[in-house]
Amino acid sequence: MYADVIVDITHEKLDKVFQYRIPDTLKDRLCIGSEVIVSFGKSDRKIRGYVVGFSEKPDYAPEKIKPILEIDEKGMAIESRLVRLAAWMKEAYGGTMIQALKTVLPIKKKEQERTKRTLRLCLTEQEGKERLERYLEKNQKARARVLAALLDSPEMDYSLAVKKLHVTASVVRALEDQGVLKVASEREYRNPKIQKREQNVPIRYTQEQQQAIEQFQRDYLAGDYGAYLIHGVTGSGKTEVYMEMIRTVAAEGRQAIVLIPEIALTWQTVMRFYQIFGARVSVMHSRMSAGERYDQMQRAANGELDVMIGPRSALFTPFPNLGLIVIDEEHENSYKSEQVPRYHARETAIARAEMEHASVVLGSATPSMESYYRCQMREYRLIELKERVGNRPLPTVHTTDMREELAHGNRSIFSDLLREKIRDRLEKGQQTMLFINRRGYAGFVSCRSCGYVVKCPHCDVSLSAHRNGKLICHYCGYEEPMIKVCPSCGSRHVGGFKAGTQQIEDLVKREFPEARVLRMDMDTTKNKDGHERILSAFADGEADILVGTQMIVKGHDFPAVTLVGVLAADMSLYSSDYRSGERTFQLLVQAAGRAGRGSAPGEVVIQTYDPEHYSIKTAAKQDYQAFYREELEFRDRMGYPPVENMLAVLMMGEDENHLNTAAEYLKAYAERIGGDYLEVIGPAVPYVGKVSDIYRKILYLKCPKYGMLIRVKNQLERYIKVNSGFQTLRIQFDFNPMNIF
DNA sequence: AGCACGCCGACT
DNA sequence: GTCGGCGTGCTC
Repeated sequence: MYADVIVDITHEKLDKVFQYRIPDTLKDRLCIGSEVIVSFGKSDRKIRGYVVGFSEKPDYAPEKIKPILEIDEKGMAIESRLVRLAAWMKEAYGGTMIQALKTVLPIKKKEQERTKRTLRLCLTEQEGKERLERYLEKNQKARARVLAALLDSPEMDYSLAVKKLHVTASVVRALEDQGVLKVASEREYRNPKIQKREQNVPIRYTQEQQQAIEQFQRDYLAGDYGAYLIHGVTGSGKTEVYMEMIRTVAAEGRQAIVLIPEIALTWQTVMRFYQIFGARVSVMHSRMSAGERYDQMQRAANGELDVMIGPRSALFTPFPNLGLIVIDEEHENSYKSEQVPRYHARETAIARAEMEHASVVLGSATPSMESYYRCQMREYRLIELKERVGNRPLPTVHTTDMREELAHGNRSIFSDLLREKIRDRLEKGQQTMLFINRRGYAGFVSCRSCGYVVKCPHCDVSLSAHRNGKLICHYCGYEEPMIKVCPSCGSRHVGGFKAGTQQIEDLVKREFPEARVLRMDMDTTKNKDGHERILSAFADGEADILVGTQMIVKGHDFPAVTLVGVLAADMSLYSSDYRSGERTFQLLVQAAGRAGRGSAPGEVVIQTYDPEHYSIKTAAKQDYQAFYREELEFRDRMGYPPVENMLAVLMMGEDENHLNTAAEYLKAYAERIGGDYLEVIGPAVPYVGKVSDIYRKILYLKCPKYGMLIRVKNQLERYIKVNSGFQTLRIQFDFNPMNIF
């Protein structure tokens, strides 16, 4: 029996497991996640490592295998669980153990210092020049290069300098010994200020809220932990329910993690938590430095906190006794990591909760297909909140058919109805939001007369127009020439839909010259706080109309908004992946939820070329169940998740021909091991086929059983490892991908 | 990363 | 020959 130990996660070179013998004295105490001290290298220096697994047979010359020296029991309890979670993630999502550990463990201070190292000259200019001369005389070229560069600029980034000057660490060390330079590692400390404003406003819960809270408490206090999905319409008071649940957990001396999508992390939300939990709450933010994050993680580990709020990465907060993980807006894309391991926070949260005997609560007004499906399968417990707090009515939704508008001779981007309603709002002094749906826009081609969209005959997703004048499918690689007339009605009004926020803003200004217009998109929110500034300007009534992309439909309440216009609702409908229908429904329902948050009732106008599409019809009725039934029927028919499971294998390499043959080999191998249950699609060229001269190919594997797909992944990983042909390629796995490649 | 090893030019 | 600089390769 040998222990697989990881010794250092900061260096790629050590990105592998080392086997160590297990002394009898440690046999019983050693488990996955144990922090151990081992001797390493020829000089037997003592270093720390983590046990990540066990193996029966040695993979290395047995006489060379050293024993584990001791177990470090301090802090083990917390970190060992995280290491175990990392092991689960590596298995479930692929990649190396190091990559998994890096995402799970907080970066230690020491290591963090190292990454921020700078070289600083310790000599005066005079001394330096003399020293440089001497180096040149003695032909010490490497030292001369470093010194010359330092004389030019006395402070340089360590790793940058080493790379640019072509020197190794030994040169720098020698220079440091001679007192020529100093390796400085600076770190600034900033403690996020905490406002404590404890005020106990008695909250009145609706009957539904009360029931949800009681169900959770009953289960939790009985030691019955599990996953819950709260499906609550906008304004049904999900946050209050979360807080009451967290209170229950905190009263038992256990801690809670609250995950929020980055964009929804507003000051308002955070304040609500501060008001109840005071200084025992901490917030993580992507703008925080690594040091700040580390400090907050330390506070959590030391028992100074009850609640951690933050984006995806907050899931790995090292709480000593985790009791609950809340995932708000669980359908959001940002819960899926875009880096290896490409984990989904929802699945990973459930895995962690299971390991630590905690519960998970997912919440959304528009649950993901996955979560609702899991409820139907009785894996999650469903809690429904159907009524809004204060019994506020849902907004009225109108749908306008843009094909008819064109037939009437209305060629503008506004339907007659929307134009009329905007005018009405301007007269009444109420606000309007215009939402341009550009999510997942991938160059689909449609007919403006009849709404026909060109789709792949094999995959039932839209084809994308490419620069080479062809229409191609990003799943299977099918292609056909670009159309000139509509195959359905023969109209010549075919083409890609192109409209930026800038153009829309101009059109709005031309149509309504008296209106004050604000625009919010990538351009206007580029600088720091741009996002927040525009939103608060609009909230203060500094504009009548806010034009923007999907970022305007999240967070923030605007009580004076009584009209929401959705331009091009179809845009996301025809992005070329299987989640387009779901995404469209979610966006439309959320956009509609922006209208009528104040006392005046709200109205919504959805403009579309396809009013009969179920995503649009069900969104207009705000009928989640109806949408779910239709969408599930489609997923089932086509074998897409959540009914079946999909694994994307992304292959990248510099040599296109080599990449292509490798992709074919991998496909053949997958087909061989997969048998009848595995469907292999592709290889296809992804939407972005080349990134900085690295070519990309993608293979999709479909299989009803998730577990089998993981086994296939493991076999592929092994196959890739032993066949030298894959050595020059980078290959990543993505289970049930959120974004199309 | 950190350490030993071995190659190679420079100097006694 | 020997010494020291500097790149290389290995670490269970």
